[in-house]
This record gives sequence, C-alpha cells and structure tokens, in this order.
Amino acid sequence: MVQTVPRSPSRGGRPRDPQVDAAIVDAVLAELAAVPYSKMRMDDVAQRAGVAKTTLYRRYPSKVALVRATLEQYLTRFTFLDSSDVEAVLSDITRQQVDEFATGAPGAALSNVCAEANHNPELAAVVRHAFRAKRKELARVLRRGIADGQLRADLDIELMLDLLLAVFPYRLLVSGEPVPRDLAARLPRALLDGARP
Amino acid sequence: MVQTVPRSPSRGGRPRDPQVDAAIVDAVLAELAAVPYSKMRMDDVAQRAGVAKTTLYRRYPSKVALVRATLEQYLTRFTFLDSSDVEAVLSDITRQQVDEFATGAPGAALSNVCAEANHNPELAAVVRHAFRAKRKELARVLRRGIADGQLRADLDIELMLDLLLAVFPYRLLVSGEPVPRDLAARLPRALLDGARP
DNA sequence: CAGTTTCGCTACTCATCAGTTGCGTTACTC
DNA sequence: GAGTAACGCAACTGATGAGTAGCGAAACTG
Repeated sequence: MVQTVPRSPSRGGRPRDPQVDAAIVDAVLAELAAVPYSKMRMDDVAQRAGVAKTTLYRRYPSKVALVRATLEQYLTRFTFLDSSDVEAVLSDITRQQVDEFATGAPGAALSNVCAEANHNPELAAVVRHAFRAKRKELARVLRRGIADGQLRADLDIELMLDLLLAVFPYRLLVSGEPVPRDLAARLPRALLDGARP
Repeated sequence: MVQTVPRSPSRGGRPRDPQVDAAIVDAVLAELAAVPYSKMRMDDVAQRAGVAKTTLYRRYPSKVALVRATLEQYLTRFTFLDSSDVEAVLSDITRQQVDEFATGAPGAALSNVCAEANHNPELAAVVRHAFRAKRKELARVLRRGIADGQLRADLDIELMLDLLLAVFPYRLLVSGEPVPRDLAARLPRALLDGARP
C-alpha cells in the first residue's frame, strides 16, 4: 500500500487542502485516459489539477508512486452482487465491466495502466492484486453454483474465470474494437450455455 | 506497408548484407521481448544485432518504422489448419497461440507491442490488421460449422471469436498469470460444449 | 584502376521530462 | 503576535535517448 508522503507529525502549519487531493487523483485518471503512462507528464497532471508541480511532490515521492496511489484508490470501487443466482451475479459483473471499459475515462486509464504494467513491476503489482481479488470472489460464486446444482460438476472453473474477465481488456488492448453494451448480457449467457448440468 | 529505406537506384557500390537484415529483425524481437517499446533503445538493438546504429538508420528512417517493419514480417507467420472438423481447427489455433504466447521471445514481444499499441496509432494499425485478418478467417470456419450442423444455428459468432482470441493476451497483459500448455485443449472444448446443436 | 555504397566507430546535437531549489504568500496552531 | 507547513511560481539540474555527422575501411560494378 503506497502512502502519500505523510505530513511531519508535529501539528501546526497550514493544513493540506483535501480538495487538492481529490483534484490530483482526478487529474491522474484523466491524463492516463488520454496518454500512456510513459507519456503522462507530471507538469500536465499538475496543470490539469490546477496545482503546482511541487504540490504533487509534497504528497508523492515520484511519478510511479502517484499513479500507484491513484490506482489503489480507484480499483476498490468494484462490488459483487449478493445473490444465489449464478447468472445474475455474472451478468452484474459483466455489466460493471462494460460500464468501466466501454465508457468514460477510468476504463481507458485502466487499460493504459494494464499496458504499462506489462513491464512495470510496481504498477503490475497493483493491477494484478486487484484482478486476483476479483477472480477469487468469482471462483467462490462458481463453486457455489456447482454445489447447488446450477452448474456442471466438471466445470473448468479456472478457464471460466478467464473467459469472464478476458474479453473486455482484449477488445481495448488488442483488437481495438469497441465494446458493445449488449456484451454484458451475451457473455454470461453464452458461457452458461456450456456450463449447465 | 513500411519499407526499408531503399538503396539509391543507381547500381554499383557495396551491396547490403542480408545477414544484417535478419540480425536486425531478430534483435528487435528480442529487445521487445525484454522491454516495452518506449524503453527499447536503438543503441541496444544495434548492439544486440552486432551492428552499428547508423546501419539501422540506413534501412529504417525511425524507431517506429523499424518496429513496424519487424512486426509486419513477424505477424505473417500464422496459418490455418485445413480441415472440416471445427474442433480440430480451433484446437490448432489455440495451440499456435500457446506456442506463441506461452513461450519464447516473439510472443512476449507481441504482448509488449500490444501494450504500446494502445496509444501508438502507427503500431496499432499493424497489430489490428493482423488480428482482424485472423478473426475473419475464424469466422468463416464457424459459419461453415453451422452450415454443416457441427455448431448451433443461433451461435453468437462474434462473441465466440472474442473468447477464442482473448484469453492468451489477457493472461499476459492483465492478470500476469502463466499460460498453461493444456489451455490449448481446454479452451476449444469448453467453448464447444455450449456451441453444439 | 575509379566510382559508389555499405558498414563500424566515435562523437556530437537537441529535445524531453522527472525531480529540485528558492522565494514569497497563505492558512493554520499555540 | 510567532512558528510552521501548504501552496503557487519560476527557474534550474541532470539524465536519457532519438537521430546526425564525419571518418576510414570494406565490398561491390564498370
């Protein structure tokens, strides 16, 4: 867990402006949506946040620390639907992915970070930790589905997880094709066709 | 189609060494397997190829031109199995992908280029052209499978293509997990489970 | 042979950008 | 008020790396 540079413990002095914190995070996400990590410039982040570059370095020791902290904050937003209906849970997951990846800056930023993470261990750790957590949760859903007879007993769970999570990044990062919104419904339907007992 | 810098048309003079051409291509693939595009240095390519940097610039006007030309050459290697058995064709495709992505420098280079292509239109064009060609060919296989009754008539072909091609890049670029070799068999099997009439 | 082009080598130019420094100002605490 | 830390601003350092220039030598053509 990357921390911002902490204030020195002694009290007193002008307090940090929390609006500045928020503005910086937003600016990083916006910049990363537009350019890859390697081309994201600290000057641009500062300017977009309406902040001096020195202010960035008062909070984060380096560019990578800034991005890491921003990502960690961003990646905690995913949630899981609490339902015993496997198809409902999976549809909800894919719908969230469509919302993230198909539209808006954060999804584009995430795909850019994935691209960079390929050879930036610091960022890879953050991204992979988040995706692993998601996989773990999803695996539990599938095992429960097997236990109560919604899914085949010999289901290839690991592969199923890949298929659920792979399509959206693939379209953004590799094929470059747009992500149609109805994919949120088509994906779990197609996968479950082969997964029922 | 990026060309090497052509020799001036007048004949005479020392001919280009074709071994140098090959060494350069190999060196680019090897470098790109180790570092992302943005960190690939022309000096390193030259050194690995056992060639002077000026020699690179005699053939390619810029870094991006060098990488593009190398990729175009590399991406023409994929082939399709000529068989009427859909599962056989799909298994062959996934096997080729495993060979490419799970092992060896070229696959790692490709994933690195995919990462860079995310915001480098010049490279994106090359990669996407190659993947689009592959999709087209695969779509034909699936339609044939529907026509002769191997596959369901209401199969979601587009989604099927995504699922066939997405898993390997996903593992490399996003989840960072290794690509087990038996995925080549598990993937088409799982997909066909839900695709038969 | 003369002419031409490739090639290795060394050294250079030049732009970019992360991170720093110093200073004046502002907003708090005691 | 005095002390302290957050801010903006502007100028700077220092490293990195794409692309270039000039040289001497090697390899071909006529």
